[in-house]
Amino acid sequence: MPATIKDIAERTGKSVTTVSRALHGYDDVSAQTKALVRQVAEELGYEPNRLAQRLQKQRSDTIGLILPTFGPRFSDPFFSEFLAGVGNRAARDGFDLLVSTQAPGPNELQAYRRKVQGRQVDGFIIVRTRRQDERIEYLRRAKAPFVAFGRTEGVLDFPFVDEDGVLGMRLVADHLVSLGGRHFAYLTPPQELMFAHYRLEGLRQGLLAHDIPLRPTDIIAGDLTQRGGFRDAGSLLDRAARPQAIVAGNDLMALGAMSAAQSRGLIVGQDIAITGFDDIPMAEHSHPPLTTLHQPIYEIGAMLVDMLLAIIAGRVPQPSQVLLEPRLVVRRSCGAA
Amino acid sequence: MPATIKDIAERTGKSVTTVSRALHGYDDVSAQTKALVRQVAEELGYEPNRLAQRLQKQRSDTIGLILPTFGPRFSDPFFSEFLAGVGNRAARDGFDLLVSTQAPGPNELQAYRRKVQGRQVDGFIIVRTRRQDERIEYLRRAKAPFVAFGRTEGVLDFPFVDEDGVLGMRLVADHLVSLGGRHFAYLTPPQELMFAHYRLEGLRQGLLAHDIPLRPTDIIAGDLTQRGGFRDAGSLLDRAARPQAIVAGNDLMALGAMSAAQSRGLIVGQDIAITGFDDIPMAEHSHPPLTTLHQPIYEIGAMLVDMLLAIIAGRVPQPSQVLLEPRLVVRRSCGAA
DNA sequence: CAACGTTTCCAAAACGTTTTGGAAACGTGT
DNA sequence: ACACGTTTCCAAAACGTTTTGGAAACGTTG
Repeated sequence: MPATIKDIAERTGKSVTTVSRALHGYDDVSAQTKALVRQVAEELGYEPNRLAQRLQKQRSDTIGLILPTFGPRFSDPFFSEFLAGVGNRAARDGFDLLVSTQAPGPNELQAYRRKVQGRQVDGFIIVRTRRQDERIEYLRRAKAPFVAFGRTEGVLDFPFVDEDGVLGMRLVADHLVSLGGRHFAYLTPPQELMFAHYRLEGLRQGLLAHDIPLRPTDIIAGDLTQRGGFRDAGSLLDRAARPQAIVAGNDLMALGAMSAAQSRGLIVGQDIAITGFDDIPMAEHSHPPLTTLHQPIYEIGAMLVDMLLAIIAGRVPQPSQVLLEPRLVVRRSCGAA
Repeated sequence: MPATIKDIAERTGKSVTTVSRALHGYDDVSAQTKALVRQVAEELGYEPNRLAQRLQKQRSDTIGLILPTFGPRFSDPFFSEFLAGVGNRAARDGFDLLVSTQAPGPNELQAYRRKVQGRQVDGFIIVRTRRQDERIEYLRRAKAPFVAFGRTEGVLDFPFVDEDGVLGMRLVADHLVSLGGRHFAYLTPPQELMFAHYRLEGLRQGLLAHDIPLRPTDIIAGDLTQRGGFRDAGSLLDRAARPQAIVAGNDLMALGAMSAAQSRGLIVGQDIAITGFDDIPMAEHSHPPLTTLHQPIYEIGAMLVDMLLAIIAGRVPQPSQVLLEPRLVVRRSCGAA
């Protein structure tokens, strides 16, 4: 049975009001009383009951993050680093992080609704935005504080951090073309994800600038996993007209594609070029190391928390919309180095 | 301003008591009133205020998980899958998951204390147990519900799930010796981690059974990361007497070691054998695929939640101590297949 | 000495919910 | 008409905290 303010009040002979105010350092409490109260609190090992504090203050000091797990499994090095960024920054400012897992679908909105209306969280971080994102529409309607990692289609009147996928993929296209590539294939993440759209668009634009079209048959829709990349790249590689380069929409798929190429006896970076997106730690140490686009995922997490806390505090985040330029990291998988 | 029970009471002309009981389906409320209350609740979009519920019930319906981030960065595919297992199972039973990040150190215990005594969580899942684990000692003293992923030294009087690291590494040793290896090196995780201890001990035992000693110079202490594995394996490989096999304490270090070997022109699985531990998704699709020990990390997470919820509910978890046998997954990195 | 300002304290209300311990209303059997 | 059981309802207390609006005690000033 943990000690309460009441216990301290009894032990000190003061009222709960005075104890509360003493602990918070209000100056309508004498220095002597303050010292006494603090000493007794220490003795009793007092910790304020957060549930009571929260009910009283009508604030949960908690931010919500719902991981969009596709399927029961979910293994993404990208997210663990993102989570670290979010968690560390939130902790620094005394906020808790409520993490849920919820696949997109009919129950998804309810999960958000319950947490917002049930006052479980003061705000949300939305990840993996979709082209039409009902989560964002809901939060906007409910006037609940939120920030998004990624953009959506339509009016961008909400705070977000995103990487410029179009620019990133144009860099990739330029680089691969400069190495002599003419026939490309693209492993795209699920097309309802907004970043998938940007990345495809960027690649298309980048190639078109060199008069190289990206044909529908050269685009394969994957699922962001290594296994998926392995499978889909395999089917590409088994075609009569093998592409000279496989551009993947994220690093995991790219690593899977590398594996598929290698298991067919191809030398990656020589017989075929492969690139990714994200620059997860794995990309640096794969064999060969993966050419990819770097985004500072840890910092993005931290930045989103800063923005969200500003909104929760009733301020306007500065800046409130951030578009980061991904940096092309050229490694050996594309045959350059 | 979300609707409260009071609002429903006013709209229906009933008391808050009746509304509360109607919503919970108590049978001292007439069917008619129940229907009315539910309809109005629906109309108003009523969601119970969890903060109030929690204060009243003295339960937070939340379980805590503190990720031991070493350094600011933290990228571990192992944990994201573990998190999915924990999160999904907790959500199934209506529990929230409070995730924090906290490096081991002087502030660590305070983080646990605050959440336990502040009633923020009903129980904890401890991960990456250490040989002497003050977190466990504290939670035991505080009589707070907890379960651990891993064991500790001393009396094992707490509920845990762990893999049998000794057995696992003996399997590895047997296998590598059967392939003709005589000179081994081991990349160990930080030795204060209990699983590092078991794994080293298992390897030692396994080799000793074949009269092969593991000399202190053949053991290098790493940090669980791919980068660390790359660096440490590199220093091993640059020695005059190069080991025939590098056994790594986890998959990430093993992948780093593979990269180090390959960057020195060695063919992994032929010039040198490399093995890991964990069987992360990456292991299957690395090149060559990594021989490793499989542990069902998603299920472990789910199992731990089941056990913890039992304890929170005042029951005794069945079983309360689980030791899983890791399965040796032989792939090409050790030269067998 | 009265009026006033300071310092220090506290009772009570409030946050939104659940539970306790009745009580009113109604029918049923005598 | 009465006693009794059922059904249906509700006022009040409680969870632990913070805040509001004083009030008491004391010193200072006119």
